[in-house]
Amino acid sequence: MSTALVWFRRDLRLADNAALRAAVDRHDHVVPVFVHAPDEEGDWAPGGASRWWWHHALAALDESLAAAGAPVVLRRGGSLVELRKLAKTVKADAVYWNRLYDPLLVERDTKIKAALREDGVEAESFAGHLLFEPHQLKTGGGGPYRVFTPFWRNVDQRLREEREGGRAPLPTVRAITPSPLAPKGDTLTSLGLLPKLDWAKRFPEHWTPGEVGAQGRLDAFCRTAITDYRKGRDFPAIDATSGLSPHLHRGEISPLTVVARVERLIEEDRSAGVRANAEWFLREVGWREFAHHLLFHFPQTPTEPLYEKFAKFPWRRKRDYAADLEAWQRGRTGVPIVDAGMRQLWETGWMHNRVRMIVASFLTKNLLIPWQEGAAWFWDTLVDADLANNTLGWQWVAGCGADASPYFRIFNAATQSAKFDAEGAYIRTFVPELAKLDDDSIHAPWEAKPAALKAADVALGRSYVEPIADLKTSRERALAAYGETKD
DNA sequence: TGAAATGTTGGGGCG
DNA sequence: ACGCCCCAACATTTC
Repeated sequence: MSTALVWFRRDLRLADNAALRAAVDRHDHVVPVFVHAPDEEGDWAPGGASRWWWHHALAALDESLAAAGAPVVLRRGGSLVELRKLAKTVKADAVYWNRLYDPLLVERDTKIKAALREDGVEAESFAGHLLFEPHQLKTGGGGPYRVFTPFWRNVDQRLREEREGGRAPLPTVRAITPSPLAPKGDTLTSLGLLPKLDWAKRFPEHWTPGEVGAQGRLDAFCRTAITDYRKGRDFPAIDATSGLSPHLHRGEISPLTVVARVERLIEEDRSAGVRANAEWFLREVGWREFAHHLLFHFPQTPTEPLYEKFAKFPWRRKRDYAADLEAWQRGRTGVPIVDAGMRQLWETGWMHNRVRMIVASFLTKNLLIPWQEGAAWFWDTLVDADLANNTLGWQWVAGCGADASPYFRIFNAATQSAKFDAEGAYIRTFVPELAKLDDDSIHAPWEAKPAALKAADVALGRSYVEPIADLKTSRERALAAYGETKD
């Protein structure tokens, strides 16, 4: 009789799970295990909002695994120590897991694989967190891609080829034979993932962590929102995005499953409208892929700009920007679209992508605060915080990363607001003190006529703050700063 | 997956 | 009828 451990990490699913599949197919007994070892991720241990999600996602995973026959054994401590202990307890012959690509985890997993093999335990890792392994995709010159469009052309092409070759998501594991030796694990509560203050109490109105929730999101998105994706995704008051990012981060659904489902949709409904929208959505899955490949090839980028010339960029100093940073974090900048975004983040653990770009441009360019500060705040407050995506996104906005927004591309937050939230519906939702302002005044209340402010019960400096930066002069300051960096 | 400045064009008002 | 100016609307350039 043989036994395998399946070490769950960011692959909290029973569908299209290569490691779990292999364990069930090759061994008599299977013991699922999850080790909570935040120290092993260094500065990038899950933040507050993310831990809330982890708690509920692990509860959901346990429920699904138990229904299939073998509940998950939860442990906290060092991954290798706990895996070794458990392997001994259940007399495991093998440990299987699905690979991750964050620099510290690659290093850790390599050591663990070697150590387990020294113990005489079979250790094997599988692919599944990405569409392709990072080393599989190279430019004509043999190096990693730094530009999205050629990267995506390659990915898109290979997806087609492999699909014709029969590549498809693996079937869901429905029955797992448990080990009679499987111990009881730690309790979920003892992992201490939930926030002490009940800051996340409204998150459940917005999210259903776990594989069932992920599949539900994908289904709902494919039934309705995707038909308006390409245009609708830019408007924060419209519910046109998939909402899959926090699920994808933890592997509650695999990217291949998402791609296969959307490709099926394109085939079933051959109308040009569906195709254009669906293909645009697939590009966004491509950006996720791009971000992960970049992080693998450039492991220093979570803290360092990809392009070295930005190392000496003249950011303001912490003691000078500390108050502005806090105003930004709390949604009290006096720029309505920025404050709406930052408050949506705080209240729901998520922010619409268009608004992420606006608040990030405001922080890095109008306030000249280092992008790493923004990345750190997002890390702690986003339920979809993901090292690869977060790093790419911030370096993109700051102008120092791969395929970045050029340094002179500075969003005018008020113009963006008027363009993408014309009726102010998004602002009114998250900045209620401005709700009564008319559509013309709500994007830049500092320019509104006194009568308009009065009619809406808005008193600048009292009921709503004056803007902490002048959009015109701060833009000029940023242009001058970036000019210094140029070559 | 910008914004602002600058350049060009063409219709209409007007003397 | 004609030239002149204004200025929106659009296009191009620059940051």
